[in-house]
Amino acid sequence: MEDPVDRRLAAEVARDPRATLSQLSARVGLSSSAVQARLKRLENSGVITGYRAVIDPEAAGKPLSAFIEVTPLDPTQADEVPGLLEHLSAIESCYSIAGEASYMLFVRVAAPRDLETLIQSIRRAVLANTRTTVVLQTFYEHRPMLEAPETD
Amino acid sequence: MEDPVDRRLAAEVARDPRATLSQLSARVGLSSSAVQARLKRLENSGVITGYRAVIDPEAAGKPLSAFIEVTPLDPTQADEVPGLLEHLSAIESCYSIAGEASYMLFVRVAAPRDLETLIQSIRRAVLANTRTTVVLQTFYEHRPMLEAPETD
DNA sequence: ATTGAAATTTTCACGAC
DNA sequence: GTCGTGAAAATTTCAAT
Repeated sequence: MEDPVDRRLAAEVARDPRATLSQLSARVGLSSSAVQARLKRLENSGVITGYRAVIDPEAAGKPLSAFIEVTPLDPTQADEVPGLLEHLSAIESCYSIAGEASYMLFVRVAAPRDLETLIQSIRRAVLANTRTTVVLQTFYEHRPMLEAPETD
Repeated sequence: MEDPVDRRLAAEVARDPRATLSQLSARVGLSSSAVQARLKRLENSGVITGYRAVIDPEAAGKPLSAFIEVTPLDPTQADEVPGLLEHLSAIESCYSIAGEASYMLFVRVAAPRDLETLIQSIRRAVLANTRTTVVLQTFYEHRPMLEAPETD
């Protein structure tokens, strides 16, 4: 994505994916059709991988979030961890990391008891040690990756 | 959000926020107007806090991500940390946490050198110790919080 | 990339439950 | 208060340039 118009368009859509083509076309200075074609290109080429509404975790009944570091006891099994955990819907994100632990998970649950249950599920699924860090407060999340364009 | 229709609608919108009212109305079994009214209510009541397009980090020129734990040297300053760091656009999320460190940041940068620069910016802005955990691979991210409705 | 016309969707006022 | 209907306005789509 070297084209500056594509970057601008991606930034606009990242912040406001529900904007109409007309609105986007006004913001990037192209016709609706041109915007439509570029958007489709960005989607098909994998630059835009999806769209999400951001839901308030409390309203969704998941007020408790945490980071869980996972270290498999058997290094042989290490590569399969993400697949083995994928079915646990409380897991929002899964990364492999450099450091003492092998994986970092970000999870959301309803209550402390569900966190315990989740950790047990994880340890059972992958035979691993875990280290959990509970989130006390979320100050900001999901901030857009692309720079905000200047408000001309 | 106790109403099951609202939960269903929120789940649908969370997964596909660009769906038309007509499409949503078909999925939840209400008229477009009813869906429109419920959506507005979900937005105004803070259940839906925003919309995002998910951009491929590599395409956006930010292939390197990391977790940064921040521990202010001066506990007095601790409450102001999120505000003091908010201007750093590389920071995607900021949480206060239970554990040794006070805050957990999730950041995205273009290259190792930018990570170093960012850490310096953070330490200068808040006078804190930092502990950085580099992400080696992202297996999944941003998975929707709300259960997928059954495909009837 | 733009234009313009047809098809679809959104919006909104009104009535029914 | 919530939901459905219908007509006007806005938007999307697509072929032609």
